[in-house]
Amino acid sequence: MKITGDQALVKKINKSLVLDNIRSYAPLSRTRVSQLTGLNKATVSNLVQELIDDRLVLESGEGQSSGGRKPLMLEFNQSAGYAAGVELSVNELTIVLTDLEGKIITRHTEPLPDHRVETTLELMQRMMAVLVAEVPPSVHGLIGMGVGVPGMVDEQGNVLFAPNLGWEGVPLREELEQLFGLPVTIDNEANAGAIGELQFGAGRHARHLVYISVGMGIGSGIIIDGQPYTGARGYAGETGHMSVEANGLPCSCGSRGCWELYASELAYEHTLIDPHPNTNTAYWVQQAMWDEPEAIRLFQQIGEYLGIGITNLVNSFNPELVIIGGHMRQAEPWIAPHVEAVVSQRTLPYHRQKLVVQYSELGEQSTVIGAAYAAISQFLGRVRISI
Amino acid sequence: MKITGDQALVKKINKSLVLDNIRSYAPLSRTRVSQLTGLNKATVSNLVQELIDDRLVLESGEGQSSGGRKPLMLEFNQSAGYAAGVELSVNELTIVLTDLEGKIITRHTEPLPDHRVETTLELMQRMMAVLVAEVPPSVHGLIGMGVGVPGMVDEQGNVLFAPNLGWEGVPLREELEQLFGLPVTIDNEANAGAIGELQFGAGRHARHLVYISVGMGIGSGIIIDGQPYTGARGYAGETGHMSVEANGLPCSCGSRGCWELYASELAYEHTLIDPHPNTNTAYWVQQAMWDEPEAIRLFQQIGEYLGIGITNLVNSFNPELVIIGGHMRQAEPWIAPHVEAVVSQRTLPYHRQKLVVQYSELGEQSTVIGAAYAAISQFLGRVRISI
DNA sequence: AGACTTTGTCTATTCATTAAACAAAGTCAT
DNA sequence: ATGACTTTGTTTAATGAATAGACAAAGTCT
Repeated sequence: MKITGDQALVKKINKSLVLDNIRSYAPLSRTRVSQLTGLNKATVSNLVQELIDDRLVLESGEGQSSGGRKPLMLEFNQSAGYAAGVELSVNELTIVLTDLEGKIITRHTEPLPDHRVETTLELMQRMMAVLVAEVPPSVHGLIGMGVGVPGMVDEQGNVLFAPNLGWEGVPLREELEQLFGLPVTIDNEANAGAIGELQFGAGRHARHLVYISVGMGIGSGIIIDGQPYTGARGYAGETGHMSVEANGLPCSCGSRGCWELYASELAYEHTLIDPHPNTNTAYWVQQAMWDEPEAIRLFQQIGEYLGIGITNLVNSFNPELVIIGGHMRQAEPWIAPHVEAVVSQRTLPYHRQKLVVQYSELGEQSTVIGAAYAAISQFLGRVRISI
Repeated sequence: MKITGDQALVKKINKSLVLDNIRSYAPLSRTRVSQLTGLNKATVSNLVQELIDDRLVLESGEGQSSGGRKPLMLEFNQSAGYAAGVELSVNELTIVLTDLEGKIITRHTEPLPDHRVETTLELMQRMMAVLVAEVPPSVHGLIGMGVGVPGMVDEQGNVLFAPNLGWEGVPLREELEQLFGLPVTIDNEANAGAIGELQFGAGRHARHLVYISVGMGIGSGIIIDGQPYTGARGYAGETGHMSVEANGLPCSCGSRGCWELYASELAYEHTLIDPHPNTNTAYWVQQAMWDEPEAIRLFQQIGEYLGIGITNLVNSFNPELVIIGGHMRQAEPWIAPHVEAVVSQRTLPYHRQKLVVQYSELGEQSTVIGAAYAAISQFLGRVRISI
């Protein structure tokens, strides 16, 4: 799209800047916003007045004086509207309603009968009907819908390829916008998870992070400078198919030695001496709690291979924080020491210096919350400039 | 830095937009610029007048009429100033003088006597003295200096770590700016190479590319959406230490199975059955020309491992183009088929679809030209906005 | 020769930011 | 309690960048 500079752009930039500061540092005064942003007091006053008119900001009363007139404190009005967050996974559909600060109001999960697009859309429609009825009375109502999908997504919200659903080239955003008459954002499941953890979870204080979703495969969401990073043509982070054993196990993708064969739930099938039918992390965690040597050994191997892949990602992206999420997060007590050992032995000293490996704080909710936040972020009209 | 929106920013954005269009599509009329940018004709006229006053744009005469008044054609004045591009490599120092379109005017190379910072700065000073005398008479003269360094660089132009030089924490930009009184930009050698190929080489028509510099090690420069991509804290792409054999050869970095041990000039030491003292690509290319089976086998292995690492990068960054540069580029005839075979077998179908693997067009010059372009780009004050 | 096109400039207007003045409301030492 | 000083937030006038539309200049085409 053609972007040129004009006064509307200036206002958009500054209004977004003011709102961001209020969201981050509330309660605070107009004068403080002026100091934080570098904008003139008069400018801040004008923009704040517009935000108050939009009902996105509230005056919450007077604050402490610091030797002069008492400031009028401003706060973000998190109840001005609500967002829907959807996680479409292989077996089930989860929908949450959140306020504008990503706090979950209600949550519903239902099993997916099959993977056909129509079935999925019908189920969504039924579940959304329930959700819409639950939206509390508010100025803006339901402001949008964010969806996390287990596959590759382009910038137009088309699902390019979702092998576990058997989807290929589904114009999901278009269909959902038509169906619900709402602005819709579509993200890869791992990217949504990364956004969720960045905004409300383990990554709240980080600017550069890699979120690794470890389930029946591995996906990564990458945040650089507070922004979700997607490669060319709108998606990236298919790191599960990074080869860590050049001549290792053959993978369904055509390659060999893919990371996810060794370090995800897929390892349950691939690494046991006696192939074991159970590919459920909960089962193996239970076994590990009972000190079953096979489970301990299994998680050690998974931990080590996670460490190897994490090292590779750290050398490429140099994040300050790596967050491990997905089902495998439940095995933290058994994998963590091995991940830690491998990472601290293998990463380059400069990368290691400030690197922290953590486990998802939002647990199963990272993706739905992140998906909802993508919709919120679009509604609030965030803008960034780089020089 | 605090960035707010004001009229100066608007003007900067639009002026940069106009100049970019003139550089890309010259010769063209003001009206055409207005159509291309979406800016009002009057705005374009004003900005073009300023650019003419700055001597960055010239009126090159009248063009063809299309049924009305003849247009006044505009061109970018590539001789308005000159930039210095420097490549600091392990054995030598290369300096070029380029015009504002990156065309090399003069070029000098001298061996580095040792790796001490002072020695290097002294040599630079001597070589720059020669270069300065060669700058043709022009409005802006020598507008800046860009340097490509074999190591990690932060956003302030500090060389954090350059193992092959033994440098650690050298404030190179600061020292050079003081020494020469010029704006200086510092980039990683591979990033500079990527910029060079993007602007003037094999990547001219690409927006997303990965440039792989294969010499005594591997470094990667990543371009996303036409912009050099650096990770957190200003550097990224240390992909040479990506582990592709989880339990492979031990590497000096502390890890095992690092890509560069198998796919760079380091492979000459590591993969031969009889360790061979010769680590020179030129030597092995000569051997391969004589159909020596050992050389053929060597390049086959290097090609295959290059393909494996490239696959990993493609899965993470999804570029449309991969460019192989550095000394190893000389072995293209012997490695290319193997790279191609592995990449087309291993990459995910969606990534493969539009992916092209090419070899550096600028050859040994990618880095110096890219470094010079970094200085030019800063001089021209390019701005980008994203919404 | 006259109607129509195209290019590029000029003029008046709009609008966002800003500096500075200002009013309102507080603190603090005496 | 009083008066000097501080702090907050609004008002006012000025600045300047983009823009629509008018307009002049220079061309083409029938």
